[in-house]
Amino acid sequence: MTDQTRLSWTDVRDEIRARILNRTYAPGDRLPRDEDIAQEFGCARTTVHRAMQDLSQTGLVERKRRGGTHVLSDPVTRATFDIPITRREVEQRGSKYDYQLIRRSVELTPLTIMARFGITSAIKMLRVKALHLADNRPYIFEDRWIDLRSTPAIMEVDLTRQSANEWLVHNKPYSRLDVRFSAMSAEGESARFLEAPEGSALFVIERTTWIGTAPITTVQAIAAPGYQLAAQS
Amino acid sequence: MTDQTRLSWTDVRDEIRARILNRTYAPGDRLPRDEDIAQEFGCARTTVHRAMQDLSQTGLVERKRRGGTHVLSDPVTRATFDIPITRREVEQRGSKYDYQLIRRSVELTPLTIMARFGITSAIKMLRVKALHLADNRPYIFEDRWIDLRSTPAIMEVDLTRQSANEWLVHNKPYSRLDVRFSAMSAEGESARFLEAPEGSALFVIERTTWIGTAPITTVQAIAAPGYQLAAQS
DNA sequence: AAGATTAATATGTAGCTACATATTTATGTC
DNA sequence: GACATAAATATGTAGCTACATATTAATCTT
Repeated sequence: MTDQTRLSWTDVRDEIRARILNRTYAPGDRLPRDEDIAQEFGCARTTVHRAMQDLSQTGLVERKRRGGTHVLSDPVTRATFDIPITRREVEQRGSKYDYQLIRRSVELTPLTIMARFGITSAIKMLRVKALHLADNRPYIFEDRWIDLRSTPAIMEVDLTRQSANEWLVHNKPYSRLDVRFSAMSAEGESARFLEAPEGSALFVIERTTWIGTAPITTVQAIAAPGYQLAAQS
Repeated sequence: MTDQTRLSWTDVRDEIRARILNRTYAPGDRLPRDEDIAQEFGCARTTVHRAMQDLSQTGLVERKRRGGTHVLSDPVTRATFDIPITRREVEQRGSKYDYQLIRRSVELTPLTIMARFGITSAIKMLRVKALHLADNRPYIFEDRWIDLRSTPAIMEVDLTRQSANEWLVHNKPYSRLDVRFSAMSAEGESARFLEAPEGSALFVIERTTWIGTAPITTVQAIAAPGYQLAAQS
């Protein structure tokens, strides 16, 4: 892009990647030292280092001090997913977003919820069930638990007007996150609120957040039939 | 870790993140220039730059030349998932891995497959249906299409002994990847091979790869009931 | 030969400089 | 005032140096 004379670290990365792809450097092989590669390319070691860091993050090579850089023989597929606020997700698809509070109660945490947070004794938390709609049709049904010790302010929020999802994202940053995906059959509440036939397959996103070691919230978000989640390229 | 006198870029990142979390820098705010932050912390601008790059990648701030660094007001949840070779996945759980070829044929691509690859005319591809087992129980049922133009060598592979999944990972690196997750109901083949009750909810991973713009393979991997995918922290 | 110690070495990190690049802001022209 | 042009400015990138750190290889004890 600039002078042909100057290489950028992305150029180096791409060339090394190409060599791995075409087996110049085969799986398991040890790559030349950064310094030698730098000399070959006529660039600084820092540039090669940056390129290598990137390849390492991508999961294509493994680097060890003194041990050198090796091409991984069992590469994993690594994909990144963005899970936006539901409102945003709906609006970005060009649909009208609506939200509806279904229930709000203070309950003792059952074992499944305690397990998600990794706590050993049951405590009272705020439980919120709500429905997100896209173009007046059910989109996501969420069943959420919020720890009142870390997030007492949630009690003052009017959850008929604003989703807990949105309030939390804007007001309660987290330091640790656990995300899981799975599938479940529509039954009972989920079928009813999502207007899905009993037994149809639903996509489930489970998200739990902490601030430090203190639980904030855990939510099971059940998507209406047909929901698909795509990786950010 | 080192002298207390020297800050690492991760320290800077953590402190900036903390300030964002505690609203010292509120959503939408513009952060001080890298140079000013560097001065405040008593470190070099490069160090701040590295920290900022990281926060930018995480999706916490947005950087623009001349425009400065802004705290994003609508943070997305960003999670990374590792999808290993199925053999490895099974073995890592401490289970015995087995594999079984169900069918191997050369067929004309239907519209759904053409759509996945983004091609407009039907061509003949190798179609492979196979079952992965963990401890002698069905684990993943896969329905795969392989483009013989980019990967003719697959015709010589004995797919009764080695899964196409494994052969491809080890022999056919890709340059572009698309991953999607969804849910589907067990029916017909998927129910039969996974020994799942008709209508039970199954987790589906759809993966398509290209080398350059040439299609390599697309696979619909259907997991047995109970499958869960967790983010890499 | 086994185990402990020391040296060698490849990557990791931080600081500095210099310049590139994208945007915004200011200025000039009609 | 509208539009084009020029200056200012914050981030992006590359190169250099110096030193830290982890880990392997070599060496020395016993």
